[in-house]
Amino acid sequence: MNLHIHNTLTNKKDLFVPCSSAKSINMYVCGPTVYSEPHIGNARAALTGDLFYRVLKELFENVVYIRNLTDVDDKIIDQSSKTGIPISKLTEDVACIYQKNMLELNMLKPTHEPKVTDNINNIISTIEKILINKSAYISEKHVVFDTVAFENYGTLSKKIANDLIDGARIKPEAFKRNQKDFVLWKPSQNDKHGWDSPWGFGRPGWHIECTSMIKSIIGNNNTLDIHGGGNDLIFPHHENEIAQGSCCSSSKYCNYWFHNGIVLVNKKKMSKSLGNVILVSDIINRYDPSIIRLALMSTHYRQPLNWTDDTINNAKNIYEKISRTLNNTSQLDVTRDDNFLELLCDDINTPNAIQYLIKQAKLARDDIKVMSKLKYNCQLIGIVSNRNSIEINPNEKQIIENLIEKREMARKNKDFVQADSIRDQLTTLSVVLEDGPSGVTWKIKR
RNA sequence: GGCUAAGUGGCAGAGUGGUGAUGCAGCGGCCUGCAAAGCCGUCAACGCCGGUUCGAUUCCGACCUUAGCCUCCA
Repeated sequence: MNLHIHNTLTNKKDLFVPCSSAKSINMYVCGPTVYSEPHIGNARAALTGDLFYRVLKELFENVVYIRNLTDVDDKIIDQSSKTGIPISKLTEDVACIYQKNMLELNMLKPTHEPKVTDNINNIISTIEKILINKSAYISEKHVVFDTVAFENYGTLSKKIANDLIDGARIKPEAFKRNQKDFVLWKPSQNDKHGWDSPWGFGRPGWHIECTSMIKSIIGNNNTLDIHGGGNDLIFPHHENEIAQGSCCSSSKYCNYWFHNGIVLVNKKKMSKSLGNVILVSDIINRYDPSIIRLALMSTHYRQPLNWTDDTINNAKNIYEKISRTLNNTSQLDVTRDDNFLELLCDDINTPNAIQYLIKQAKLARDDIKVMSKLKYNCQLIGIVSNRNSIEINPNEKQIIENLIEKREMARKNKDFVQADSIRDQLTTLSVVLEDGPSGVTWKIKR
């Protein structure tokens, strides 16, 4: 089976061919800068990477998936000085929440989760390679990448050098030869955090860490198969990565680039200034992780996703249908379903995949073979059925069951007035009843 | 201003050169003491204007609108 990826480099859907003929492939997805709690935008980016990883694992024997944590950045310094929380505590706390949130959302653990602070030496040696290659210069204690030295600058973002200069709303910085040049290493004041380097006490610029961590894991002269991230990273971040990565190594930097669309809230980009940021930790308390995954998958990853109440309610209904079908199938063996996998191999077309699952859920009710495929498919995209997993304390459970028993008595006696009144009472406790042919079943519906 | 996406029924959202998915909501029915769930049926859309074509929502061009990027951002 062939995987097609919409490649930002070529701007079309390309057949994925691994760069080595071996069965091993590698993928890097830009993780978060750990300065504030993860929001659903972070979750969407991680989910896109997660889905690629899950599909790749179906197709290749050995998939190396790298998702970094950026714990050195000016935003972190700002946040630390604003809140008074020391940098190391801030980054450790946020990184910890991020990892916890991602696990809760049923994201597979990446093969590597490198941190910038663990890679300062690698970063310094990458910068040295770029300097040796004469693709960077030193100016006022900064090491600056010389974009003129890299003739392919702008190929990813399809930006022409002149456009960038025209749109110069960037405040000019005297130490740069060209304003589109970017910093690889910058000086730190002694009181700020930094590291000793051949260019003095300082810290890495924004873009170099990804390149350096990738190269340290896959090998400096190897090509990355796939690189992903949010589409707001295309320029300048990924453009700059390509420039650096091409000038510190003899090989092509990366073959396939995918970019997920951003999450909009009320049709606006989430931002702190608009106050419309939705944190993962908030929604995870209110909805089953599978529902959140389905909500994020309801739109194809490349499209912008407008997050509304309907988005999550829709996902809730779909999940309800599927998990109801899969109820009591914990003993059932799973069967791989190539038809489903094929939909995902078409550039991770999750809306089509979800449509397929809904249809399959209907058919599965009276076909055990279809059921075992459905189960496989749900596991594949990380939708687990854990109906009735909502914790109820034993007292509450006893009360509910007593009421149900009382109602059953009333029904047997054809006292429907009382039966209905008890049902109303249960409704206020969020209990939903279903009078099936084999008796009453109930569940908590939040 | 430049660049990149996108505009589909009440809402959300795929897809396609020729009977326009799917889910929610609505409507009708079966089932039920009544519900719930399930099942069956049903209503309803392709921004605007040209062009290509036997035929376009699908291809091409202009226009309008929206979002994002060009400055930190997943």
